[in-house]
Amino acid sequence: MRHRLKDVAERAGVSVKTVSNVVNGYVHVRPDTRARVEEAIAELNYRPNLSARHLRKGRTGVIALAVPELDIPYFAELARYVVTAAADFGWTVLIDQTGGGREQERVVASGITDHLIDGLIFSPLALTAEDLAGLDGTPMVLLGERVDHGPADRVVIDNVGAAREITGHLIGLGRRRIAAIGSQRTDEGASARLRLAGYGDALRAAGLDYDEALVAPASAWHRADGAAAMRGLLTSGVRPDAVFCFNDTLALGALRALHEAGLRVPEDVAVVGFDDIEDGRFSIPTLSTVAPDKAQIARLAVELLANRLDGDRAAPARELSAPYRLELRESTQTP
Amino acid sequence: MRHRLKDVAERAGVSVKTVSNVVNGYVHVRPDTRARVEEAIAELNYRPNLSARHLRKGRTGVIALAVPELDIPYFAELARYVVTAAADFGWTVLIDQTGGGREQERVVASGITDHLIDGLIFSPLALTAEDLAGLDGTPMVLLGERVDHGPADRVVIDNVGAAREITGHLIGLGRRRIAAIGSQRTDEGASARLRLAGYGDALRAAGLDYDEALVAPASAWHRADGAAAMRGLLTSGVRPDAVFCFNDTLALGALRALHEAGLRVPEDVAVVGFDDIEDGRFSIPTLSTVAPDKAQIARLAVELLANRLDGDRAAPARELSAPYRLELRESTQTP
DNA sequence: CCTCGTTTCTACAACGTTGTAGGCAACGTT
DNA sequence: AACGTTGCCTACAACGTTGTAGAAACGAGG
Repeated sequence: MRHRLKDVAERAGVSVKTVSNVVNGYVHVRPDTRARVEEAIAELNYRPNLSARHLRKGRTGVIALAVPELDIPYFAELARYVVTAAADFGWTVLIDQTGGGREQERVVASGITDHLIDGLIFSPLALTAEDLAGLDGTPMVLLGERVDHGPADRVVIDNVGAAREITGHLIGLGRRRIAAIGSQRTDEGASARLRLAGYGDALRAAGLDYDEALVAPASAWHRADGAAAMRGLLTSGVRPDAVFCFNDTLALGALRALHEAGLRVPEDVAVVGFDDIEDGRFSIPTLSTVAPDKAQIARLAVELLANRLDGDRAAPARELSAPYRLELRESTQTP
Repeated sequence: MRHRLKDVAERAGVSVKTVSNVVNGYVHVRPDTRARVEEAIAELNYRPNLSARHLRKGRTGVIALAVPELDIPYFAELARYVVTAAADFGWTVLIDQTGGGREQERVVASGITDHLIDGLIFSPLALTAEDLAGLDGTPMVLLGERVDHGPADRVVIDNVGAAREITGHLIGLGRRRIAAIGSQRTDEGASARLRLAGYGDALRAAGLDYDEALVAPASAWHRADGAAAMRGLLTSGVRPDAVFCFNDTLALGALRALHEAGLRVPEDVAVVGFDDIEDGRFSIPTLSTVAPDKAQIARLAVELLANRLDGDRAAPARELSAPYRLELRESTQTP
């Protein structure tokens, strides 16, 4: 019961191409012809076959967003903004969950979705510049710091500056034993490395020692990892009076661990996160955090992709920076 | 720089169809021919054009999952399970965010994605059975209760039973003034209606009064709505000793409002939610909740879709039920 | 050596769409 | 009256793939 241009054409008594012209808004169609065709389209509930159109035009109107995990709130929120921004360009967004592994990301990047999508917005965790080097295919925009001098357009935020600023805020509150949660040894942790650098900068600027014992690694950045890292810090005897968690889910886990240990936030330990996810506005206590402008990140990424699609595909890669601000809530402020 | 079957065929010195046969795993190909073709494929980094394949075969290997909002944790978690379950069938999942409005949902259902996807898993909020009646198109599986006697396959959970059970748990704790948060007046609130019914059943079964003043509506089911509803209950003077929130985000908002009012959970007020989202395992206190088997919901939905695609499209609609269990945590239990 | 069946491969057409080229009529200009 | 221009429409081919039909090569059985 699905109809084609041909069916509409027969019903309206015109050629297939004329129907195509009406569908595509071609100007030179007589008003009465147009009306007849539109009537036939409505009667048959005709919808163009996107695959056929793509095959002919080379465009699908679909872009993909590839993120490591959808149930990490930051990515879910980002996905929402990307869908919204893409809608302004008439694009549908296919969301792909990579799982974050290098091999899976390679598969996505090298284009399992190839030929179905016009472009890709990609937030890689494990992928390296070499993995991307051999790709001739789909235009791509990268999010985040992972691929340092990759061949593709990028949208980043100033991780070092943001980390320095929020650590500086803790110092300004009079805290002196400031822990960090979320460092990573592997190459995968580009964001971790930059945020750790900013943390170190802020300590140095304030004349504080950088104490290895206060820096807790976290292989993944989930709530459970944050809680485990916090428990580790508490039992190790380093007695922090503040914690900078490298993202909000780590911080929410840390809040939980502090609560279980009977410590008060912020009186005993101040806590800050990074990402400004919805949860942090309702947690107990509410969470101070670095708030990247996610709407702007999404918009910039979509615009970069649009430029790449319409313009020069061989043009040199561009890098745009999105702003952030500090959201100061209860976890650093006594009421 | 993108290659076609023809390029591979020329390089391997065979016909286009033979390459196609190799790509599709056709058996009657001589080993040495196969090897030569595979070598050519590797050298050219050939990837099939999915649009062309779809045009020819009528299948894309892509299904869509349409949910109201991605940054509602329940849907994000569900999306993850659907992606995983679909991978077992070799399907890619396109995730579509409807926004939950009736018109937007109609657009999705009537197939803006038409011709690109083989099937649709749809979690509607506002859509009615009539909206779906006229759809001839893509096979569809519905999630949740909204469309009562729709023409499509469905996966549901026993909302009434689950609500009755968790309310019964509160009664078993000795609570007598049990509030409910999340009721909805509009037709859209099918889940709300069923959960409210289960709540009422449990009260009746225990010989408790159903008190209108203890039932707080919430138009949306976000944290902010839960917090607002809880504040309303507290200022209205009804003094509840327990609250059943119709989902977990409402419950997290309620926890926040109780905290702000200086009430202890669960000592002064016990709180339960519905959905078992990740947040509830780390909130302060951790949240007792109804845990629907999301993995099972996703698997059943994908299987229903697979049956519909491979089997009889005109077969009568089926309805499958997924199990749930109670997750009892701190918000109903003193340590 | 012939016949028959199987294996291996190829030519062709078709999926639904749109770009290109072109035809025909109506119009305005010389 | 002849001409070019414009508006409106159509026929055809092509996008990259695979199903169908069948040709060619090969082996087994008589």
